[in-house]
Amino acid sequence: MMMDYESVIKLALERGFYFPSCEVYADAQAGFWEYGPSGVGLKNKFLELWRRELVRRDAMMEIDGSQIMSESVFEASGHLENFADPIIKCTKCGATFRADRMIAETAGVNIPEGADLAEFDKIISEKGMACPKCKGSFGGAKRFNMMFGVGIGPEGVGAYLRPETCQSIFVDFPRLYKTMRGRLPLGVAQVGKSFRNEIAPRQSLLRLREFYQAEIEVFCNPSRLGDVDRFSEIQDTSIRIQTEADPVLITCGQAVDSGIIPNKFVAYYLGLLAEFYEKTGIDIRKSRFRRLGEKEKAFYADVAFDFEVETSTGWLELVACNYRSDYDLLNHAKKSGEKFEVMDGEEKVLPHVFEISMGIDRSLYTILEHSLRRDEKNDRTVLSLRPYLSPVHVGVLSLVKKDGLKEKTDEVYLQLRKKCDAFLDHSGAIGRRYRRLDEVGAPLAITVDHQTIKDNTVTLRMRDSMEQKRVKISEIDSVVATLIAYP
RNA sequence: GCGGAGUUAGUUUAGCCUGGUAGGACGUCAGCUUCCCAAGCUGAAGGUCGCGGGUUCAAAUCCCGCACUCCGCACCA
Repeated sequence: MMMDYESVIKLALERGFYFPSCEVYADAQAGFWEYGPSGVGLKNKFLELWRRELVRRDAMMEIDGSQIMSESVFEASGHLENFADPIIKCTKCGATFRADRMIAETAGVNIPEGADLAEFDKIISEKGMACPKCKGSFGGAKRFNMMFGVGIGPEGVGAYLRPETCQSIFVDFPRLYKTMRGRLPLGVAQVGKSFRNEIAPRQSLLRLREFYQAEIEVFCNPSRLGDVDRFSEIQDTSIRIQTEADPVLITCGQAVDSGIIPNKFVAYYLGLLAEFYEKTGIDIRKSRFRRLGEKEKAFYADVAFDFEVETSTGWLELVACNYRSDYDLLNHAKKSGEKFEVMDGEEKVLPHVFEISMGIDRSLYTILEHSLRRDEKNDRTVLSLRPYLSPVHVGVLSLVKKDGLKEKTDEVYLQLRKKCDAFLDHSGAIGRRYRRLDEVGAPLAITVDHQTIKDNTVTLRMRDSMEQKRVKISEIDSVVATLIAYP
């Protein structure tokens, strides 16, 4: 049975996955959440899987950039101008509306959202527009930018918390390419925090003001998008793609042949991404790559596929895959005066960029929801995480404390704890301790009993099947290592 | 930001209408039981009753403001 949002958040709060930030204070703001010990364990293991399946598999570089970036970066990127909504506010009831949408709907006039604010005001007064709720009059149009501004140093020089991690990658590209012996196509990856001043953050990890992204920017020669060495690795990988019609399940190879995906280059990365998510334990049958229409795409995107997964809250966008063309490098080159062109063989090119922008928090939520189940037959709640993602790999338990079992258990624990995430527990009924381990997703439990004293064997209990088998203490290390290994 | 519903221990919830010592269940901890799947028994800890103000001799309870959470609208990874 699949669990709902309420069950997931209850588990998160009770078992240390995540909880609200600053919760002891009344002025705690919405949209900020913290990961507890279990959440950090899951997140770290998830990111290790991401590195294995994408970064290392494709021989990408990984960087770690500043979260605060200077104003010029966002002038060049377009965020100062485009990452802001024109809004109008009713002077009487205080209701706020998107100025461009309101004008399009009531006055039938289309003004681009990036237009000068005076244009909005002009139409509003010409058409005599009033608040649809209370008929009050509108104040002047304003721009609400979703970037958090910060002041640097005593003079408070303007800068911003980055609204997406990738700007570091674009800005760093010339140095990385020169010093790290770059060749196209070159993937540069980054994990880090981004910040967006959402108007209405909601649903814990699903819409945050401060959130984690794992982004990959692949720099490529736009004239060689059909020339992908390792395409054969994923050409038979099946993915679900939705365009205007119903989703279709086809292989990456077929998707390119039929033109659903524009080229092998994009198909290759969608294939890698699908293989990665399959290994997170998310139910891949409930996923789709949805090709975005013109109006849905971000302002910098040429072609965009969102990787979406069905959860109890509806379809949830986990990854945005955007073909950003030369938008970013061209603008940073113009603004900075730096050269961003590189040699690809004999050819001098300004690389294009394909981006795989993953929302980590949303991914972790989805993993939890898809992994959590209620086992009515055995009256237990089980978090069936993939073993390699579990915050606790193995619980080490003494069946009873006396007769030297406690001491023996401590020995086994000491033997294991540097090699994996082991959790020692001596107290309470054995069944209760197994249930507790089930809830944090520990795939294995080792129990020291009376027979252990006689023959140096322990029982190894499997979370999902509840089956037990006896294992020699001398073999525990290798048995556990095999069972919790990354695929 | 708007509209609606909420906020009492780690979780879930009673008490609020009708103001007067905040209570249960689960969980946690300790002990007994020496035991392989939330058993039982004994005991304990754990509460700024979301925050601030007002009314009152007295506020979890009545009034006002704010914050947060959830559901819709709009926006997004």
